[in-house]
Amino acid sequence: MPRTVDHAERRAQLADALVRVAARDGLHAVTMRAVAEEAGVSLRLVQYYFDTKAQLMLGALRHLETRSRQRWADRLAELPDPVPPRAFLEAFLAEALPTDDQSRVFHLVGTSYAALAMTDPDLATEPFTLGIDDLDRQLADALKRAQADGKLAPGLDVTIEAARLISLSHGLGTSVLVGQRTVDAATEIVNYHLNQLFP
Amino acid sequence: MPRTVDHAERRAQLADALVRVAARDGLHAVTMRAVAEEAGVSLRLVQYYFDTKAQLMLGALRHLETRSRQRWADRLAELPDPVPPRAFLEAFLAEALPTDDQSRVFHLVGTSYAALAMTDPDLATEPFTLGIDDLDRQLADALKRAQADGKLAPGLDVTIEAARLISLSHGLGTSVLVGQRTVDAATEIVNYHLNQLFP
DNA sequence: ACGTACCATATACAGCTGTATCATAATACG
DNA sequence: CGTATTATGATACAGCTGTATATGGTACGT
Repeated sequence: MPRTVDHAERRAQLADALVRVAARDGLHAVTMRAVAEEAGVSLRLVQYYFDTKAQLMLGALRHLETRSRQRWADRLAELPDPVPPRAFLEAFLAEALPTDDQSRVFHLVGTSYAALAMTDPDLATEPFTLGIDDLDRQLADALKRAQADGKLAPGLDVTIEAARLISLSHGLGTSVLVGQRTVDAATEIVNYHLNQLFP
Repeated sequence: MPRTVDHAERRAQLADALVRVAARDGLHAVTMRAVAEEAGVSLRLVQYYFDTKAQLMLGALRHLETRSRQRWADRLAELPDPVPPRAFLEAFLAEALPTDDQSRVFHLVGTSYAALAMTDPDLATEPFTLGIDDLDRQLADALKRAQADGKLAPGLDVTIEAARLISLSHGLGTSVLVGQRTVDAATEIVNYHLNQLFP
């Protein structure tokens, strides 16, 4: 056997390089050569770890989703343990909106992938829906807890509210990235929304 | 002069062909040759009417926006003249969600363009923000009228509500196109939202 | 009538793309 | 210690891309 190298780590490096290229120049500018150069390796190496471009794209998408979960878990770890529902939702919204550079990159590249997935059936269902469904459940749980504590406005449907929060934050995120709204304006809207839920 | 031909119409035909290709195979599959073939003309003709590819892309985006405005105006024309605010908002949401094929195409291609615009400054500001800002105003006006008539829930900020409606519908639209939600589920959410505004 | 301005086609070209091939370095194990 | 296995490199190739060139037709103003 040769200089045994951690494949998972190498693939992660390449996936990160892809994300950097996509965030800077757009997902359409992602080529195997561009990824290789960004990662500082030869073209052949990219071929070696991701046989084909389709697998490279898919692998990077999965990697992006993993990174995002990690980031979300880290943020949750900083909150007090029985986390107050409203603080939980605020954390989610802060994470979902492109406030800092990392979430900006995530939203930008994620949206580009989503656009791809709309016409490419190989990409579509798996990595997207799963992550969001999970988030959906977490948000609904937090809302349910708030409702049980009587902190929520009366007559709300928690599952619909969860879906509404996700859709709203996603729509706001794109509007920010497209330059239509500032981050502050978007934040004002989500605060307004939260204030309607928590009177 | 030669066989005088309506330039605007020819460009519209080509733009439509581009949109068809983008809706079927994705915006990344749009090439000058693909557009030419889809429109049933020669490659050179596409070059003739849109000198460069960048202009073709921009022209098609503008055309898409025009088509969308036209569609919106047509729908408004079918409503009674002092249109009831709630009916107005329902019309907007029905139009914004990818319910029929035309709005599906519009949302799909529009989202792909939005993803492009996030990294391509030449595409960004103009055609997007303008159309949405206009819509924003119309929605805020309708809400203002409803508020003046006392039909709205108390304590609502109409400009924020307008922005919320647009962001929500956009986020829901993408979730539908990505296969995460059905159209019916999305419709249920927007109805729920409207019911909160109009008690 | 006719040639000039416009519309359209066919084809060429250089560059980039994904993929395949050939070659080579490095190392863990028998 | 040598050899099979893994990891990297250099390069070739066919296809597609945007753009440029060269050429043909056609309707009108004069």
